[in-house]
Amino acid sequence: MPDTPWTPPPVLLAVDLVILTLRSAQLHVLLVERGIEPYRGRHALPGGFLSHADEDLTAAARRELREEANLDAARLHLEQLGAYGALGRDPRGRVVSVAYLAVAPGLPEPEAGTDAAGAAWVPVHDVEARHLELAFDHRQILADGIERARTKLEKSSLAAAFCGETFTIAELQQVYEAVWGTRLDPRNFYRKVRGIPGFIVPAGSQRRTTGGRPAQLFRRGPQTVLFPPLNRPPSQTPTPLRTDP
Amino acid sequence: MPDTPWTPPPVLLAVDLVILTLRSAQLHVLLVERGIEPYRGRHALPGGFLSHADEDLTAAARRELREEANLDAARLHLEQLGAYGALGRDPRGRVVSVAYLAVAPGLPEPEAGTDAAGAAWVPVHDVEARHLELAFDHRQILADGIERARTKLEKSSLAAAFCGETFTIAELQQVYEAVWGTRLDPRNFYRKVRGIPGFIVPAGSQRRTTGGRPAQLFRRGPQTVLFPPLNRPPSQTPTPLRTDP
DNA sequence: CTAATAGTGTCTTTAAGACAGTATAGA
DNA sequence: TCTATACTGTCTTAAAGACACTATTAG
Repeated sequence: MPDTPWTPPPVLLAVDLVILTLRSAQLHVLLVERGIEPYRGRHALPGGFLSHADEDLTAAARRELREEANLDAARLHLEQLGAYGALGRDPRGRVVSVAYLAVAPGLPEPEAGTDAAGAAWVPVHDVEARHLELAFDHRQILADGIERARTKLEKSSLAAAFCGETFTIAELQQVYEAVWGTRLDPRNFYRKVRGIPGFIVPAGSQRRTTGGRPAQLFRRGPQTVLFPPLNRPPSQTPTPLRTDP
Repeated sequence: MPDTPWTPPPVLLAVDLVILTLRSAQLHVLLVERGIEPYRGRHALPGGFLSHADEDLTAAARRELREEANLDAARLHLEQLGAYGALGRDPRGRVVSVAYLAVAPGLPEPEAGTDAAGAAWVPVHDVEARHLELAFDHRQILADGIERARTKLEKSSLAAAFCGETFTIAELQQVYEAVWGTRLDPRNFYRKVRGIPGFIVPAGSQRRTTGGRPAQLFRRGPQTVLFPPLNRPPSQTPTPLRTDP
């Protein structure tokens, strides 16, 4: 080794967001249409570079959420998915992106922000069935985000993050059915969910209008770890062994 | 916004490794003693900066493994834990580190590499019980790595990565007991493990010398996803809801 | 023989799934 | 009344755990 002090190479750091929500019982993801090169006109996950070297990663995620999708991140659940740093993933150079998963209750159509030509909720099925190609490696990031949500529904209270302040058990069931892509027995689901201590608590004796008997309303309970867990039915494809991420 | 084209701020990128192994039925982690500031003399996870801007993240992880611990990464299972980028985590400036989990079969004492004053296997209990303080946020990274290993034992064939090419069922049970910190019934464990299709396959009709009846040897099967899963007993603390990582 | 570990059979308990039946609203 | 949804009870089946028992080696 020579005497010249070696300095590590700088790298560009970005954040990307997988923002999931439920719209008419279907799982949707928030996508923006890119207004600039590369991939101009292509759909992509909201995201962008760190604004300055001292910006926190989660702060950057919340800022992009606001700038590109006009969403207030205060109410959203945010969770890191991992770092995506494959060599050819961005034609502009060496860019490493830290991806976050966000889960939002049903929300109105987003407005386009400043950096993006447009923002819209897209059914995840349209991306999975390749009806829609995404920019960069965002298809992979989205797949990882969905898979994370699927497994987290089992043992955490993440499902309640898809719902509003109060919700019925039937609405909660719709979350599980949409994210897992399965059908569940409402009667067994009801008993199971009510038997998990601290998951949901009755919210007054209010009700809600539907076709039949009004349902009780609930809100999130204090417990974030579900026990016993809500196991998803087999024949799905859980966590294989991959090195990245 | 002015006309001056804005360029994103560069950031220093590092990799850190949580390398777990089993030594005399105890879970150990590979630590190095830092030879330079900051945290000189303190124990830390192996890791370091990207060597050049075009180095792959996993390549950097394998390189550090070789340089700092003289370990050949070819046989090791490697899996990304996430990105650690909190603002004050490195006094040298803005450093974002991508952490990896590696799992190795029982290995001889490592030799010190070039960058580190020394490398040694340390029982994870010594770190958890705060008998040993680590540099940077490595205590948190280690905790996340252990938790990842714990949950991955349930539904993936990760446990076999702790074992050599061939192993007995009793050895495999020791992995689960050490990582989970529980005791398991050998007879139920035997039946359970053999009932998971593709997890382990008999390796010839060989044997091994112990105090009693020789055991059959097995090797890894083709299946990486375990079904039915090996659920760890309750009273542990699984996946809570955290935003980072 | 005894000691020690490998592997099997079987019972009990517990959770999951199927599904009939009751309750409470609107029209 | 009928319809639709909310909620309850019960049976069947499958998995988890406890543990007695047999098998095969070393000494």
